[in-house]
Amino acid sequence: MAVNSARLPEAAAGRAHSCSTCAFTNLCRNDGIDENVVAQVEALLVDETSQYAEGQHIFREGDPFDSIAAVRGGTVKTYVLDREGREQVLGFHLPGEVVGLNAIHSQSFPCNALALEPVVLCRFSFRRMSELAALIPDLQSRLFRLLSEDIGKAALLSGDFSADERMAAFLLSLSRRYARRGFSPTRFNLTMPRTDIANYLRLAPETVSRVLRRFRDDGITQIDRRDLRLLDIGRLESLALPVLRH
Amino acid sequence: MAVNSARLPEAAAGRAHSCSTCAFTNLCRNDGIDENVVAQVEALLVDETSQYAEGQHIFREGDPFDSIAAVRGGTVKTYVLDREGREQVLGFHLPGEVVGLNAIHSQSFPCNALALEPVVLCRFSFRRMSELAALIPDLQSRLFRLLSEDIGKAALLSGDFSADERMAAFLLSLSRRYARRGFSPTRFNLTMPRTDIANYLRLAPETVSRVLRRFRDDGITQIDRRDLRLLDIGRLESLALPVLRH
DNA sequence: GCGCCGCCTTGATCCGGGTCAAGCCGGGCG
DNA sequence: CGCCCGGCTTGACCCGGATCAAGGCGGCGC
Repeated sequence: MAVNSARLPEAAAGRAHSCSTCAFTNLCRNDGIDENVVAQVEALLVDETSQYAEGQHIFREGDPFDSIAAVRGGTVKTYVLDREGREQVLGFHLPGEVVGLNAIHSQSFPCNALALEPVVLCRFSFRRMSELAALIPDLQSRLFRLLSEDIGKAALLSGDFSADERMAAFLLSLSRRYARRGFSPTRFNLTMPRTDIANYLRLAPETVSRVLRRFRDDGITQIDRRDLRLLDIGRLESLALPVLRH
Repeated sequence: MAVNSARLPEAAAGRAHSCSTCAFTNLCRNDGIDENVVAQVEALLVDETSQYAEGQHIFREGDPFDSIAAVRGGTVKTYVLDREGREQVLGFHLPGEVVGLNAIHSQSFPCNALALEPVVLCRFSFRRMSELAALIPDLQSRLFRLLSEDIGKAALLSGDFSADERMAAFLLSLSRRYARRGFSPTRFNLTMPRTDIANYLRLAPETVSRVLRRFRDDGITQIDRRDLRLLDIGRLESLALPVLRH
């Protein structure tokens, strides 16, 4: 990343910040970029680090948009309520992932975000991020890419896939996302209740239960309450093929 | 939009371009921006204008990404093929809309784009657009917003909505999008075959046919082949409520 | 004008998963 | 220890929409 340090604003010089799972850091990771530069830029961007207890809201639909949040620890659920008050789960955000990108458009959050377990996250001022992006071409293009990446993400929800296909894709998605952040891809916790999984996959909770049982009976997984082991990733992948397409 | 014209590159001085339905023009529209400035910036961005006959491909999955396309006339269908070769329709792009935003991430097109009728479109160099965006803060934020807007768009496909709800939302969406570009919101052509509508809505073609018939019988629409009139927008809106949420 | 072909419609049947209704099981608390 | 409560599982039944199978109909070529 080409950073002309002379052009960087000199604010935030004092603020020390190190956030190894922050989205920004991940944006820059694996590119052989000078770590000092990354840290410096990150210090400019990160507003604050905050914690939330299980069940607390990070933001609510309609809240004014000012910053993007990067999850450092815990799981965040985003959802909307329809006119009858029924919940609709939009997604789960794991450590290292970003929440709130869809708020840029309307300048206010179009959904609610809730901590499913104790959550640590840091907030980026989007205004400051944009200003920096204008100075650092590579940061700009990374932002564009990050936004573009999310456009195609809805594939898991859309499509007329069977319950098995949806569930396989969901478990694989979790596995891959944990792996990317350095966690085990074959053993992790389902940090969300079954009802949320069901809601997210557009299935009935009973169906989720039945599918998970079938996966266990077939030796694809080993599962005890929320403790999950993936025994046969290959089988999961072939099940999820129609959904994930690779 | 604050444009410091002194900072604009002086390329493209000779190229005359006027494209009243181009995405960029629409980005700037309704903001009281000096028309000359818009035209000037547009001239810098627009690479070329090209035409496609019905059935021709605009790009195919895997093609290298270089430019974003704005539809000036006609309808573009985007779709992917799964491993078994079965088509999956991702969306329809009407005049004034943009195709290819989801290619920024991977630098190659993740789907195919096909002209459903004779199509005119113009291509924007995304590289040049980014460069300009760095100079013009408002352009950058408009681009961010455009990308962000698309992230939430998949709602129509996702969700476990009934056939009636999906169809109502689809027709309303077309109506509103045509209206935004100055076409009639109550009478327009379904420029795509029923099979494509069905595929897009994740329904069987037979179901599409039956739902359209029911809408006609109920006096909600008047339809003859592909010529569609919306007689009762209110009823459509209340049907589509769960899908569109406003 | 006639016949073919593609797109669309209509009817009959079937099935995946939703819904309803109980039970299970583990964790927290008195 | 025993009770309660919430999250999860299991079973029985039902329904919306897919699937299968025929036609209808309009446009185009010969």
